[in-house]
Amino acid sequence: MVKNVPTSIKDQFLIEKRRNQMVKGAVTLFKDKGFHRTTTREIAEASGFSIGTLYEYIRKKEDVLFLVCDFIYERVKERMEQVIDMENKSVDCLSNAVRSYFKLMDEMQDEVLVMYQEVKALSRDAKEYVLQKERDMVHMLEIVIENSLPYTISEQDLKLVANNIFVHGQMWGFRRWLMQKEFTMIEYTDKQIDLLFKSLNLSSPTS
Amino acid sequence: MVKNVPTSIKDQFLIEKRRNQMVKGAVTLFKDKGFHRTTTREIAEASGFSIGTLYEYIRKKEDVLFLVCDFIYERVKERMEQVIDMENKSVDCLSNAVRSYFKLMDEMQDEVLVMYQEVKALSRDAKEYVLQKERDMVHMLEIVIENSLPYTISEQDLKLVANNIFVHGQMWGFRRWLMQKEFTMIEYTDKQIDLLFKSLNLSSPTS
Amino acid sequence: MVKNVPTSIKDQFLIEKRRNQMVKGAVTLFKDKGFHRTTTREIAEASGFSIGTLYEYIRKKEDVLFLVCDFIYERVKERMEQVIDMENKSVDCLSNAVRSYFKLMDEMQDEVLVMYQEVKALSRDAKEYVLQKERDMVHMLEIVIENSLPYTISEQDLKLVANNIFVHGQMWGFRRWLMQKEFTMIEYTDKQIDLLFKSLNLSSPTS
Amino acid sequence: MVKNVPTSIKDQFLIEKRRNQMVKGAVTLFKDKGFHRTTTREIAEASGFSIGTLYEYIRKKEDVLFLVCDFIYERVKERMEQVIDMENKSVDCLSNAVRSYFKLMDEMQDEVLVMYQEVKALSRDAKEYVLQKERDMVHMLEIVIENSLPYTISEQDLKLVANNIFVHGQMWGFRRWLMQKEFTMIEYTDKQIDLLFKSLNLSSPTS
DNA sequence: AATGAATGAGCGTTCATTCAT
DNA sequence: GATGAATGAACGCTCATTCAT
Repeated sequence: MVKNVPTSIKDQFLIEKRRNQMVKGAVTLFKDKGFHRTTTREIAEASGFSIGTLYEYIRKKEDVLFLVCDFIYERVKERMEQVIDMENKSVDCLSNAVRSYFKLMDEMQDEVLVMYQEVKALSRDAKEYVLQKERDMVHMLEIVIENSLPYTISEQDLKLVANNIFVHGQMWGFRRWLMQKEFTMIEYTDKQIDLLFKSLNLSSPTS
Repeated sequence: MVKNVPTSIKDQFLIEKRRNQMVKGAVTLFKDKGFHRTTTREIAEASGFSIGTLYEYIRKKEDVLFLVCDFIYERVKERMEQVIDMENKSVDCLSNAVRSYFKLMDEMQDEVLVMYQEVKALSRDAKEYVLQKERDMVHMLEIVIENSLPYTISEQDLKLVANNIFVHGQMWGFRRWLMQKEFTMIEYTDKQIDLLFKSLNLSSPTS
Repeated sequence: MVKNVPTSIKDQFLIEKRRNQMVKGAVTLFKDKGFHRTTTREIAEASGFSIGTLYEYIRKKEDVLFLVCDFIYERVKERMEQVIDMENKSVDCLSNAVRSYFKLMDEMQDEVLVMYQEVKALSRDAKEYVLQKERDMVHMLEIVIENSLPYTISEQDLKLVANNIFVHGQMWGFRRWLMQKEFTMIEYTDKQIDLLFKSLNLSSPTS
Repeated sequence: MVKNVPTSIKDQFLIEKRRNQMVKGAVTLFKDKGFHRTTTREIAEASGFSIGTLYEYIRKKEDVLFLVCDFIYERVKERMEQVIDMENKSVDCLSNAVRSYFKLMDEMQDEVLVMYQEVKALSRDAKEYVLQKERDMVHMLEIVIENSLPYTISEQDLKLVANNIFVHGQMWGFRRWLMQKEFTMIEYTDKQIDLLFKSLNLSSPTS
């Protein structure tokens, strides 16, 4: 499942350290100029080492993008796992999960935007790997929904609702020029949860 | 309002014709490799003329992207206008509009995907121009919703619902690897309309 | 001796007319941007006709430069001939000639500058043709000097003095950023004539 | 005062070395075909490295021209400084200075020709910088003249004479097709000094 | 393990010239 | 005679990648 980026460096600790520097530098750059407009020299500089060193830790420029995507997803997933209490089985749990997920999307909107706009530049393999992570995340939402509902929902409906919630979270960041002019984060969240609960025949939560 | 791409050609009819060739050729290319990975020579070749001729009809590579975005939105908008019957004021009207819009998104998913993944490469001005078209489209949905509802809806709710529908339409194309494996177009549409109507306290339409 | 630029047009009068338009347009352009930075399209536009028509009257872009150089020299030579009274044989004649020549260089400094900076771009033949005209002009100065002097001067000295006068005339235009800040045209002329006369053992003219 | 051409290379010694190669290669090329007709690839090849390496040491093609101009002037100035003995205050000093300057112009005629025909292609800033160096050189001549004269000369006359000497030196190279057919370097120098001394009311030197 | 100079394929763009109308 | 759309060789320049140190 894990897709490793080859390197000629032996020291695992160093690899970790250097790649963190790399991702940190690269995200900012990608955010501003996109993957294609960012040069490897810029990445090296932003990472605090030379172009030669950069290539000791990756094989191709694309590897940086992969590392960045992987990093972001890992961060997002990690946060979602913390946030979603799988044990609690009530409708409050659903609204909490949505609320937490939206908050996360708000905090990481730049990173998420970068990732979505650039995944297409990844190779088939890498793309598949990243997409799988996305599937995992949607699946987490599915579980929360299923657990929270007082009735049985069809597999299809479950998937659809989970995906809807998922894109509503992204929408906040992707369409920020529209949404964030009309709503505060709180308003947006409350209203989306309200619509969601009505569509699921649930009584609105006491937020 | 209109943003024209400068050209050194005088024959207006020819400009129209050549630019259509250009857009047609470019969309396919952008679909496959993205804007940045597509070379101007490839665009020229796909358009059926030489690189020199290409540059008689545009100033910069970016102009091609703008032309493509403009073309797509124009097509989408045109179709949406045909499809949405502004006179009819019933809930059927809403479900029809959503149905037609989803169908359109299904038919033009490649084009729409291209547009969304590449607008960011446009200059500030061009981007603003294209984004305005998107706003127009969302606004069309707002009008339909407002007209169809038997009750008064708040401005904010209206905007939110319209945007939700809008992204659900895109979702069908953008997340096709997920959605189109689970649903047929009909299923997807029916289920989304069902959720929508419930969230709006409307009784499900007789589709 | 005459170097004709081939054309496919039969009407001699038209050729004359069009080429005058051409030279007039081109000189301004060359003055501003130099020969290489000026495009044939710009020349055509500045001449008041299309690029197609331009090429009916010349074969290559270089022909325009030749025409321009030819035109300028012709104008300069013409003026010099008017100005130099070959009959009068006194030292006044020399100072008058120098004065007139300097005045001419002042009036045509842009044109002369253009010509000198661009002749090198001409083909060997054309360059030789244009250079011959320059020799003719220096020769005119030689004759005036010889006629004006009350004593016999060696061939070499004659050539040297004539060339000195010639470059002093150019200097006014070529080094204008230096000379024209220090001298008025009158001052410059008076002082140069003064130096010239002293170097020729002539008593200063009563200007 | 110093105008540096940016580079991405860190090793100062290497920069010096490579730029010398560059200037050497470029001068020959510019001599033959002029700046505009010379391609960057030709410059790279003549310099002994690849086009990529060329651009590690400059930013734009124009930088090469600037480097060439700068190099030539530096060389000329250096030589003039060696040659002009500022202490000695006699008329011999003047004739020696002129003699040395002419000799220098003879040796560097190609370089000087290149520079003068191409400075106009420099950007405003670079042109100003190069022109200042020329002013410096004329100023050196002014000082020699002033020191050599047994009488006081007006500021204007001083400037005029210095500029005359300056262009007479250039004339030997610029008008070589005329001058070098009529005179040997010695003859040309002797005769010009003779005319100069007469115009300054000095008795001819015993050269 | 780190450096950075070197490479050259390949890009976007220009423009002199042609030729069908 | 006049037009201007079409062409493509050639330009200046970039940048991912390599490799000797």
